[in-house]
Amino acid sequence: MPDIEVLLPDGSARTLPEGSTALDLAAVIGKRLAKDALAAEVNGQLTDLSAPLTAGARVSIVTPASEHGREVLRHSTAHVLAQAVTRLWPGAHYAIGPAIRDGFYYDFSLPGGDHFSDDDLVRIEAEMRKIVAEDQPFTRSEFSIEEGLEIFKDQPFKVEIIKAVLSGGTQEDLAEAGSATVVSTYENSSSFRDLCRGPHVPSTSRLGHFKLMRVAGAYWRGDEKNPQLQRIYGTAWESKDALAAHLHQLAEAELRDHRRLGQELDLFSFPSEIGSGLAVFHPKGGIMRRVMEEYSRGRHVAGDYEFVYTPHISKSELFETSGHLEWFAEGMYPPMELDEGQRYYLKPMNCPFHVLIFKSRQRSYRELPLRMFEFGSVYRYEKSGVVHGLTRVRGMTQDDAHIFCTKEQMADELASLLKFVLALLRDFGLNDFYLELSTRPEGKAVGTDEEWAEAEVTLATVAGAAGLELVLDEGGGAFYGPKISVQARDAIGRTHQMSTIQLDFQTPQRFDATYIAADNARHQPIMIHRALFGSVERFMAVLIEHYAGNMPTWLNPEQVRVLGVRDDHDSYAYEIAAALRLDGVRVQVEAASEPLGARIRKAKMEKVPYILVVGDEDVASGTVGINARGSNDPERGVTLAQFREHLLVEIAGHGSPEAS
RNA sequence: GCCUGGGUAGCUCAGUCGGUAGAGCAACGCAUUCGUAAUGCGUAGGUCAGGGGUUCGAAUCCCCUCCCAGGCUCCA
Repeated sequence: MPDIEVLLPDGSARTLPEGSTALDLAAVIGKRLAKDALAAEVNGQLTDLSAPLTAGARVSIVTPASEHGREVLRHSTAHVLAQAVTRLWPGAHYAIGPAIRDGFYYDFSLPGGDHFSDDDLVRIEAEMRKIVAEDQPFTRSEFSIEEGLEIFKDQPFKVEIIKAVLSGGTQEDLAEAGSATVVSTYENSSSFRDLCRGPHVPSTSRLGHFKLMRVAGAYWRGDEKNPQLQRIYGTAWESKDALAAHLHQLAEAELRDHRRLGQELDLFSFPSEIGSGLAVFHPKGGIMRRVMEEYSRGRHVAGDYEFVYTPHISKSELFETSGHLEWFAEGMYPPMELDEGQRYYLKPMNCPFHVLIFKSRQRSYRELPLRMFEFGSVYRYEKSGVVHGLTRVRGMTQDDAHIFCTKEQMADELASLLKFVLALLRDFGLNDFYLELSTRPEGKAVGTDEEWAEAEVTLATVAGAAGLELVLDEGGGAFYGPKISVQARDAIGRTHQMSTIQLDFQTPQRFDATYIAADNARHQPIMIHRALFGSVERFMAVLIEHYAGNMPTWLNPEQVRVLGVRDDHDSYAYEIAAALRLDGVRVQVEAASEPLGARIRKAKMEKVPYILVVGDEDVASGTVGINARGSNDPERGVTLAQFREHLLVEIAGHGSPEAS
């Protein structure tokens, strides 16, 4: 038999008998590799281990503890899930079941419109473990379209996918079906076969470190108008340890959930009497918010912004002119009828109001760029299922500004704005950013193609010049213009949309806002919408999660707590507190009615940056004992002056006790 | 808005088969005076989210509304 030569990732070559598979190759390289192998990557394409290799192919063996390996085993686990469901619910229709970040899902439609319950997950998972124990091979076959339609005649979703692929098909469909001419399937047993491009692990016995997480509804093909399917989410990993680590990470993320911390630290709440998505800020959350807002105001003063104030409601005419009632009505609260049929709306955005301020008198080009800033509270009628803590609310305050400038000024203004944004975010301790460019929303936009193209090009250029990673978000813009949003990665690697910068040629036109230029003629200004926090509420939520509630000292509601060892030290504790308070430090004393240990524990749980403990020695020598947040190693005998110096430097530098 | 699961003391949660409610922490009172993450004893605290229904009897079963969680769709 003639031999073929294949290339390995390290550049070396191996000679194998013709017809050898990737598994044969793995076996030649090493026993251990053959045992670990899940799939292969041949010329950049993932394939089954059983696929015969061709001469000259570049081959790497895919093992479980790799990105591809996890993807393959997650996808295979999804098949096992589908098989388990069809065993437990004969006649169930299965739709699609891809691997996703950290796991997989599969969508089903159960006979008689049945739904999964949480208890069903336990049964399904048990059935899946049986299938794993049965050591079923994943056997690939290829069929013609006609054969495929025949095989899956009882599975309407599969039929739809095959037909969709025939007429072009989406990426998603192709991933399921294979290609436009061949239908590939995987058979685990005579009773279960799924339409799939693969690849899969050789056998179900290679799976097992998985856990079903939850059931959810999901629309077929992600379209609200389609019937809703029953989706089961699961997570799957290459080893018991990896699964445990993932579950541990989820638990950790839960500990820094801002909704939980908001409750524990007494920052804010959502009284149900007020309504869904409407927050109240408690005194401690109020301090945090006030400090954020005051800092932002200062930066905006320095950035040459003017401060304006506008009402929360307006007659419908304003939103007719702005286009909100035409394009954004479903995001707005229904109107209230006043004064003989006059309809008033709660404002969903501040821009129309700011345009009216611009228009309140004649404007000269000498005034441009004109930057109007407002902490503007807006209300949006979010669908009931989408409100989420402070990050998705129905009432929020935007640190909103609108910049009116000439076309010539636009690019410079955007570039300096981007710098301004990033500097502000860094001041709050966020350092890891990328940019997203959102373009014209299909069928939901005003303005001409030329205007949109120009706006998009300008934004792309500015974003590119910023030297940050740029991701395209096709069709994600607002109805009046494209936007750049700054995405920040937090301490545990999640990304959050923070600032948005939108370019708008439409609104000035719709309002007929003009300025007199040097040529003595009227010109239309460009409008730049921008919010740096996005909303104050969301920004606070992101910071709380980023810091896991351990806010930098300048933002922490209480910065120092002074504890006397015995109650005869209390008066000294109050003296210390009074001295620090003169410097604007937020400091409290807790009198010695409880044991010291208990009071320290309480202060630690409240995440107070500095606990000062004062006893006999301190009273005698004018010192304090410092127990800093994040430290288990208190420092004794520090003079008040030394502590004060350290604290004020840290506050001014936006530092945290953990960092020093 | 849709799907699934929830809502019991300030918080976290238990409450069996339908027989009128319980713990820990917190709060309050008294005692304790203590050098770095829980001192002891005691007291009080509930329209079981709200409304309607079934029943001799409902936290428990049914219906409606509100609110929450995780998804889908949508979005700052």
